[in-house]
Amino acid sequence: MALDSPAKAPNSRRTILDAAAACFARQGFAQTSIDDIARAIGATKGKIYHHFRSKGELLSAVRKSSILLTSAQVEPVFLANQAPRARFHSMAMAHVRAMIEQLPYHRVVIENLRKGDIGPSTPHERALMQEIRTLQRGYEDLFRTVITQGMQNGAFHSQPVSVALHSVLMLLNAPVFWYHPRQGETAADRVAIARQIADMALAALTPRAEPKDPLP
Amino acid sequence: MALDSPAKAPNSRRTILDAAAACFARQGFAQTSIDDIARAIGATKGKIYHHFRSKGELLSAVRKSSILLTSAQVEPVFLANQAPRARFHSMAMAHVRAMIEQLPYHRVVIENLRKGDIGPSTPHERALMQEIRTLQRGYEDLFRTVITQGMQNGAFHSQPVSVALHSVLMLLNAPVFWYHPRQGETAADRVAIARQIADMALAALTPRAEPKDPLP
DNA sequence: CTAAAGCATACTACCAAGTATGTTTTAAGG
DNA sequence: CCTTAAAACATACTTGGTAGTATGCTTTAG
Repeated sequence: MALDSPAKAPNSRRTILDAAAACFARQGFAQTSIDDIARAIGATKGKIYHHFRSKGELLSAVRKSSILLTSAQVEPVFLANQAPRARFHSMAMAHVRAMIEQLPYHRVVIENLRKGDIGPSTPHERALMQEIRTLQRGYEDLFRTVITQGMQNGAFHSQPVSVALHSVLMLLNAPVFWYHPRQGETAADRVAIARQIADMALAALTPRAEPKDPLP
Repeated sequence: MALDSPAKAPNSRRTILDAAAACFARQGFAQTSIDDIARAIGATKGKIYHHFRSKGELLSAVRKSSILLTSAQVEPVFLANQAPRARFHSMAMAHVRAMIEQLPYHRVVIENLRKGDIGPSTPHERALMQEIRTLQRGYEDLFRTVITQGMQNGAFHSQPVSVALHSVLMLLNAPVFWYHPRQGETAADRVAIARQIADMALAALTPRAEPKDPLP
C-alpha cells in the first residue's frame, strides 16, 4: 500500500477536491464544514476522511491543484522560444485564462495565501506546505526570469524586480476577486478579458516615454 | 444616551480596533478569538463586548475604518484640479502609501473582501454592511471618474472601464499581501515603493505605441 | 471466498462566541 | 465631601457547532 502514490487513484479524490474548492470559494474556508462538502457530493464525512486526513490537508490539496493547473497552462508557453515581451504576454494570457476557467480553485488559493505561513499542523502537513511553497516559488520564477531578461534586454523598464513581479502577478490574479461568468458569455469573451488584462500587465512593465497630459 | 454617536467616545474603541486589526492581520479573522484581542490589550471579553455587539461588528468596524483612512488620504488629492494622468498618479501614490502605512487595517479588508456578500447577520449588521458597501462604491468611483475622463481625453487607452478599474485597484492593493517593513527602512523608501507601483498603474492605463521586442 | 478498500453512522471532545451577573470606576448633583 | 446612578469593565457560565474518531456495513478485487 503506497502512502503517497496517486497511482490507482480513482476520481473520488478529484470529485471531493472539486466540491471542496467550490464550497471554499463560495463560503470561505472557515465557514465551510466538512459536512457541507460531503453533502455537496451526496456523501458523508466518512468518504472525505477516508481520502484526506484533515480539513487542512484538503485545503493544501486544493492549493496544490491550483498551482499545477496553472503551471500546466503557462509552462508550455514559457518554454516556447520567444522574445521577452511576446513571451510575457502569452504567459500572462495563459495565466488569466486559467484563473477564470478554474475560478474556484484559484480563488481559494488567493484568499488563503497567508494560511501557509502560520497555523499549527502535523509534521506531515508541514511537509506538504513546504512542497507547495516550492511549487509556488518555481512558478513565480517563470515570470521572474522573463521579467529579468526583459529588463536586461531593454524590452522592459528597469526597476526593482521583486516589487514589479508581485505587482504584476496580483494584477493577473485580480479576476478571482471580481470575475463571474455573464449571461451568454462565450469563450471569445473570456479571451478578450484575458487579452485586456495581459495588455495592461505588459504595459505596466514597458519603458515609458514620459507622456504628458494632453493640453487643453 | 446616543446609540450611534461616537460623540464622547474615548479612545477605548480605537484601542480595541487597533488590536483587532493587528490580530486579524496576523492570524486571520477566523483564527482570532475575542480573547486573543482582549489579551492583546491587557483586558478581557467584557471590555470588548461592551463596545461591540459581536465579532462580525468588530470586523465591520475595521473595514469601515480602513475605507475612511484611505479616503482621507486620497480624496484631497482627487479634489485638487489636475489633468487625468497627473491626478491619477497622485491618487495612486496616496492609496499605496495608505496601504503600507496602516497595513493591518487594509490587509484585513482585502483578505475578507467577500465576507460582506454572505454570512448571516442581525438586521443591525446588515445596515452596517450596506453603509460600508456605499462607502466602498464611493471610493472606487473616485478612480472610476478619473479613468473615464482620461479615456475620453485621450490621456488613457480606451478600454472597458470596469475591468481596467478593478485591475488597477488590485495592483494598488497588492502591497498588503507582500509588504513588510525592512530593517532600517526610511519614509523615503516607502515613498519610492509607492512611486514605483503608481508608475506601473499609470503605465497600465497609458495608450500604447505598439512597442516591439528589440531585434537580436 | 476473503480480505482490504471504500464508505456510512453514531459518538466524543473541544473550542470559542455570546451571556449573565457581579464589581469597579467615573461623573454629576446636593 | 458624600451619595448615587450610569458607564466601564471583570468573572464565571452556558451552549452551539464542528473537527475528528470509532465502529460497523458494503462493495470490489484477487
